[in-house]
Amino acid sequence: MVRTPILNVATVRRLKAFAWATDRQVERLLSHMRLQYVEKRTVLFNEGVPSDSLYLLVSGVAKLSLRSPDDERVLVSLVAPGELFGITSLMPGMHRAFRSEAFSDCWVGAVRPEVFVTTLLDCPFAEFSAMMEGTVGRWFALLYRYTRFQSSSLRQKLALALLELAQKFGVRDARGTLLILKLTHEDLADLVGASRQKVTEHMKELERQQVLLRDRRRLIVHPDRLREAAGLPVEGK
Amino acid sequence: MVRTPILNVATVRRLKAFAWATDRQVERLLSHMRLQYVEKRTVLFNEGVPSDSLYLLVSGVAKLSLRSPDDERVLVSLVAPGELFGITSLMPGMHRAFRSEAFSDCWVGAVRPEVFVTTLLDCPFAEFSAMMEGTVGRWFALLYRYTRFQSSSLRQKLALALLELAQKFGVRDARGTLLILKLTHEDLADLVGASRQKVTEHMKELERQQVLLRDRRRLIVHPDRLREAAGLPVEGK
DNA sequence: GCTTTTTTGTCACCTGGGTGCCACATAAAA
DNA sequence: TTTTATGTGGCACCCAGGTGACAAAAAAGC
Repeated sequence: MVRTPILNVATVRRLKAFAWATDRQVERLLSHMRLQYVEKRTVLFNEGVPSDSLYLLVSGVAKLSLRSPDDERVLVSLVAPGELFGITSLMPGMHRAFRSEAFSDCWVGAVRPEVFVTTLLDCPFAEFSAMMEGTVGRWFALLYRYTRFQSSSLRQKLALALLELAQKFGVRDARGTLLILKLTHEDLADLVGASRQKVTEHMKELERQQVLLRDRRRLIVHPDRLREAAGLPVEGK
Repeated sequence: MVRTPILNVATVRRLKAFAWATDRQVERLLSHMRLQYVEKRTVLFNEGVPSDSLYLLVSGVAKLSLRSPDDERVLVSLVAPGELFGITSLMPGMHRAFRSEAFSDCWVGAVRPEVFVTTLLDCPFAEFSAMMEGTVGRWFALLYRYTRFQSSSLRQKLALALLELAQKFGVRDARGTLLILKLTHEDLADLVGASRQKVTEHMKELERQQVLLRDRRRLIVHPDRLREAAGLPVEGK
């Protein structure tokens, strides 16, 4: 049988979690934390679902992964005891970016993000949350793109990069989304980590397929067709 | 000549920056922001240097990049007007993760991170900062690893992954750093986005080169030798 | 306009790493 | 112990994408 671990201030200190918090804060936090046993291979949460809890790994190893465009599992990271995970819950309305499952049998503590923030920081959750989104939100988007890059073909990487650019620098236009940037193929190559030549080839091919067109040195992309041409999931799954 | 833009609440709203903040907060923040003109190709900060400012891109396009193990520039991201960048400054003592330079001529606003936090959040900077580090700090490390993966050979990716694991799951041992995890080659392959077979080959090779050894199904790595064998910069640059 | 520099388009050729396959080890289950 | 699953090692073959080279086309200077 499995022995339930004792979760008190001393344990937390040993795990080196919340090192910056006072004993009284940690105590208060723990009183709101529900401890649960998660058996190896059990999924704690899936990517895409709303995130309502923040987790502390007490013992064992957890794993974060995602499913790539061509349906392969990418192992994003292994979580060590003492680490917090599921932090999308700290940003308002954000969905889980990764799937989390137990890599070995685990003990996990769960708290509501509001409790976490108000206990350790004495500041309204809504404000903190908005601040997080405004500052690190985009870093998250980057991480998201890079993890997707793993196990994508050059064509897919290009598509992902162009879609991101369209979102950031695009303006609606009769013919599609116009990028208000002058990008050379070399810039794109640096962005996706490929050679200039291959980028040229793929760009030409995409133009032939009508998923993008060029007005002098400005690109006009057609997001939906681009997604389709690269075999990426279409908006809204 | 270059016309200095007017930076007031209306401008900020148009840029959709700090959407969550009140007019009075934005005003206060702006009074502490120094606006500067940055000419195309000028480096604003370099990776590795201490980070003491937070930036708001007012106009133009900025670029974040890093230098890969084999000395190539990886373009990590392009920053659009209205975006904040240089957020390593929000975490205590953290150095710049990327180089930032002007991709086109830019107007950039700079604030001290303490001012930013205390103005927009009414909470001591030190506490906020510690909180950030404890929560999103590791996400940053992940982003760091993934950006490095771009333009690394499989060998280097493996080395990077093993080094990260050693840091997270390693305990000192007479023979090196022992990973307290049972990892199969397939797990490693998923982690670096490679095939199981090639991982096996490289692991064998690394064992031959004495940079790692195996005690049953547990790995013992020698971080320094591993870095060297993979041609990665050695600790402390 | 004309000249110089930068970008684009297309080759032919090479190589790292993917795929499939099979034998052997090691663990777990019976 | 034997059986059955799971992990490791090694090989032959193939392909996406890297490299180098060069000409055509656009931009940028003048």
